[in-house]
Amino acid sequence: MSTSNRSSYHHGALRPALIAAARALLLDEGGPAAVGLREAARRVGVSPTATYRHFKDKDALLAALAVEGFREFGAALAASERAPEPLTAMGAAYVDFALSKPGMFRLMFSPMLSARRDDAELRAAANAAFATLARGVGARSDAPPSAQIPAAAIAAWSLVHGLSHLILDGVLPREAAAAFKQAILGPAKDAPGLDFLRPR
Amino acid sequence: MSTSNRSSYHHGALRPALIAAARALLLDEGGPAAVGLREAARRVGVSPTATYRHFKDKDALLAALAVEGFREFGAALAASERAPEPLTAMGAAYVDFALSKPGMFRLMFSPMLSARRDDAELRAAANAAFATLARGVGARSDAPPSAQIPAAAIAAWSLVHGLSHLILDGVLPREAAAAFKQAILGPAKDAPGLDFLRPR
DNA sequence: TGTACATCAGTGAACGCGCGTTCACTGATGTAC
DNA sequence: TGTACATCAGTGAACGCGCGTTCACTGATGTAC
Repeated sequence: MSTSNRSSYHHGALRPALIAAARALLLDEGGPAAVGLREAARRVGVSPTATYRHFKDKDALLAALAVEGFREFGAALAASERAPEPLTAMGAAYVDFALSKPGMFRLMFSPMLSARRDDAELRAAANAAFATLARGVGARSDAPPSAQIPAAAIAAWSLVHGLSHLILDGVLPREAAAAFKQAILGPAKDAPGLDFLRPR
Repeated sequence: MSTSNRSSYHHGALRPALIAAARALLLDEGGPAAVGLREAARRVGVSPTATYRHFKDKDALLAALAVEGFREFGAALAASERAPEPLTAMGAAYVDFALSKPGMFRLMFSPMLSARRDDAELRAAANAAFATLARGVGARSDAPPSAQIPAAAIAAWSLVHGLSHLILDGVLPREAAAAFKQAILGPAKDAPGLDFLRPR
């Protein structure tokens, strides 16, 4: 009852089970702070110590989670590349991801992770996702050739990133944001236009 | 030596002293999580219990801090209203605030605070700051009359908010961001333009 | 096919830590007469 | 001007909590001969 349903001494697939449990903690409540080694172990029905067989420390578990997150994120962005309007579709996908997996989104962009630049797997997953994002901007016919990372790309990124955060943090109501998303990122029509952003 | 430099039993101005200490914790390290009642009391040289004379609980201290933050934030935004290009100046002020007071910025937009909507002082301070922000957008000669909160305003807000976060979280390097800020928010000239954001 | 033994994957108890909060208290201040 | 007393602003010890991590260990698995 208080133990898990595994019958043998050896779990068999503890690492993925721990990741899954940690992921549930991440999604249920708010953010990386809600994830704990002990709590994850408890949910799997294993002693806290067993964790260290599979992860060097807590940060390693968090990093493994983030790798999963970046892969899913990258996949979602890549899927939108095939849409008729890749850039706007990608923007919508970005915000959707953030809203549907808030904890994961927060983890992926938490400063803790950028302190972990030496983690090859993590770096690869993050870079792949960001490359797709960059491609989304570059794919536009009238985009500038390929200089550095263009200011326009940063602007687009900032826009969807900021919108995601403002909604997640409860500053902007979800509905108003959905309406905005539709107006700005949706299918043309009577969009309000964003020229005002451009210094005259 | 291990005690503070106050000589009397009564501190005299413990509340502001605690706020100042908590603020230092907020700014020194990263975010609201770094702030603790005990640690703040320790820094002031007072017993942990004394805190409860002035704050109902930890959240009340955090809220008091956020009130200060929103007032300073609002003041910074308001100051930029007098600039020749209010909107762009305000955007720059927004990002500058975030970059110079990261912990405060994070606290102000932490979900914890939006759970505290019943705090009148906090709500007033936040509303005042956001009203200035809205005014910044409305002040533009070619802005739409005054319908609801226009999508354009949300876009502008999202842009500066997202840029702030991406830099703070170490995703975008500080320099690249400064360059971007100059290009987008700076004084006209050869700005790259943001038309691409507009669905055609 | 059976046995010896190395290796692997867990356990259980304990560590020290810092936290928020409550309790009964005491020293200092200020006010009424 | 002096005294009694209420109120205020602190103290100090203790509570229970959950955490990450280390230690010496034991049960299970797999491999060599």
